[in-house]
Amino acid sequence: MNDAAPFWEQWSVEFESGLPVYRQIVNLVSAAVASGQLHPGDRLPTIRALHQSLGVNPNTVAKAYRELELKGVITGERGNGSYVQERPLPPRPSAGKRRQRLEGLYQRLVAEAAGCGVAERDLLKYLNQRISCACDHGST
Amino acid sequence: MNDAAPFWEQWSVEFESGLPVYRQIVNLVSAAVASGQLHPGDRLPTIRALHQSLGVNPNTVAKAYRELELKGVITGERGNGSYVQERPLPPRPSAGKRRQRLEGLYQRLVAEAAGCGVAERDLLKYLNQRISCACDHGST
Amino acid sequence: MNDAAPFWEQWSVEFESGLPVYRQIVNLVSAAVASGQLHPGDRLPTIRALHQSLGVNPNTVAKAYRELELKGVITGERGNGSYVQERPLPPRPSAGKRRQRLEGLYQRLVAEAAGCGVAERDLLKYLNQRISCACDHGST
Amino acid sequence: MNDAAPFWEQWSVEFESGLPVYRQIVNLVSAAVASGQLHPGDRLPTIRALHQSLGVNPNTVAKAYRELELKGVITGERGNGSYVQERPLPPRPSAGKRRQRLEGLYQRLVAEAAGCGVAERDLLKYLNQRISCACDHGST
DNA sequence: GTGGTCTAGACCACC
DNA sequence: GTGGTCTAGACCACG
Repeated sequence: MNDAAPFWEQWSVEFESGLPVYRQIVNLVSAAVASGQLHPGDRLPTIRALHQSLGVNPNTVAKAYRELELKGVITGERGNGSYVQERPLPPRPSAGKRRQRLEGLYQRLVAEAAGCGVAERDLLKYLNQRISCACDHGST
Repeated sequence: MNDAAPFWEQWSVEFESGLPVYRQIVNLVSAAVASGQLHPGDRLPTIRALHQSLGVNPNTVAKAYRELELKGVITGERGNGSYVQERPLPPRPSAGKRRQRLEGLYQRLVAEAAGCGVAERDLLKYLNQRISCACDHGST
Repeated sequence: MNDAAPFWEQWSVEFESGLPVYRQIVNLVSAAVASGQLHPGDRLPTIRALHQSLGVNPNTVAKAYRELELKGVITGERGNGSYVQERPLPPRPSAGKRRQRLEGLYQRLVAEAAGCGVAERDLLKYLNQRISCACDHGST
Repeated sequence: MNDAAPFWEQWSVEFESGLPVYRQIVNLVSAAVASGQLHPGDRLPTIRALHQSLGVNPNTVAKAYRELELKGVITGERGNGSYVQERPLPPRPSAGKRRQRLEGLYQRLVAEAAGCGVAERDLLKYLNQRISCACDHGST
């Protein structure tokens, strides 16, 4: 029952992706918060822990955490770790904005897939199956 | 009725995205080739044209084109424009590789969505509907 | 007796030769790798070091290194230098291709020699002696 | 007995080599003169003829001829073709100079071979065989 | 300090 | 006009 390995040890960053590593970390944390893996008040992995787990320089993790603080997602207590904010995320954007962002994200997704040799067709097939999974398990 | 504006004038790059602009361009072209918007032998927009259309420095576009040339997607003819290669894309990667890349892309997608305030739930809903569309029209 | 000066400080580029400087650098590095002066995992001269040593713009060196990276010869680590790839070179081209390239190279060699006043006769004499040397010492 | 195909129809330029096409042409002509394929007073192929034979724009050939005129290798008679100069080449450089140039050429040759995947070992083997040929036939 | 990206602007080779 | 090379100089991500 004791999952000794905390969920964030599954995290990984891709050095080749072009996305700055620190932004990948920001995204990972944001996603964990948004998806409910991390709740308001939860303690984040230490900078040192993430640094080891991701194989990334501590400074890089620190930069990511600083950025997250600026965005109001987490709050750092000096010498005591970082915690998810109580009101962690800005209110869900309006349906219109969401739609627009999703469009953009999807376009980029298709483009990036193509960039590394994966056709939109394969992408859709994969997503479809992914969605079925999600429905079966309930949202994660 | 004749939309004089060539399709690539719809292209745009996001400066905030963290992805290097030249890589976004590489992805855009790759996607256009993979999706059949550009066929082998077709002429690409000139470097200068894209530079104007995207509002980036010509050198940046040139860098993207050079990268595409080395990847074997396009071929630049001096004084004559750039063209899609006859054998435009390297063979489809193996199913394993594809799977792995798709996993990575999906993780990044979720993370980026979270990063700009869109929950995975909304994402899935959007993708689902997107997929239905694709099925209706036949894959593009 | 310890020659403090690293071997690559012997490198030089010819601005008059017509061959783009960055391609000359690509060739120099490729040759060093192929000849065993540089081994897989070895660190390359930093971009800035080569830029000083060769007297060319750092960007030019960076371009050469990028090209080498795409060719799979080296790998650049951000903030950490550039290194020779573990599997440094693509498999030796087929005998046919090699032959063809050698033909081309030889033709150009003769032509360039003529271009600067050296007859093929002298060239052959020189090469002959050069080859004898190589045989004596064993191939390098 | 009538070799309908003049020797210069064997000539070819490599667009990928990086060497400007017009300089390749200069070198080809220089080599032909130096090797005795073209003698003082001989008529050169027309610009138009070379343009067709090489698949190169006439202007490019013209530029090469202009360059050759400046170097004193040929002389253009307006409307009447171009001819090899009477005293076509500057006196053979001193042994020292020759040696130095040959060194340089050889280094570049090795580097370029490496650049396109051919090891020095293969290069030497090829040259060796090439030299034997030349000895058999007498110099060309 | 190391590699990477981008800009601005110049000049060249080729059509 | 089109692609290609080079420079100078700025800023960023990473260690």
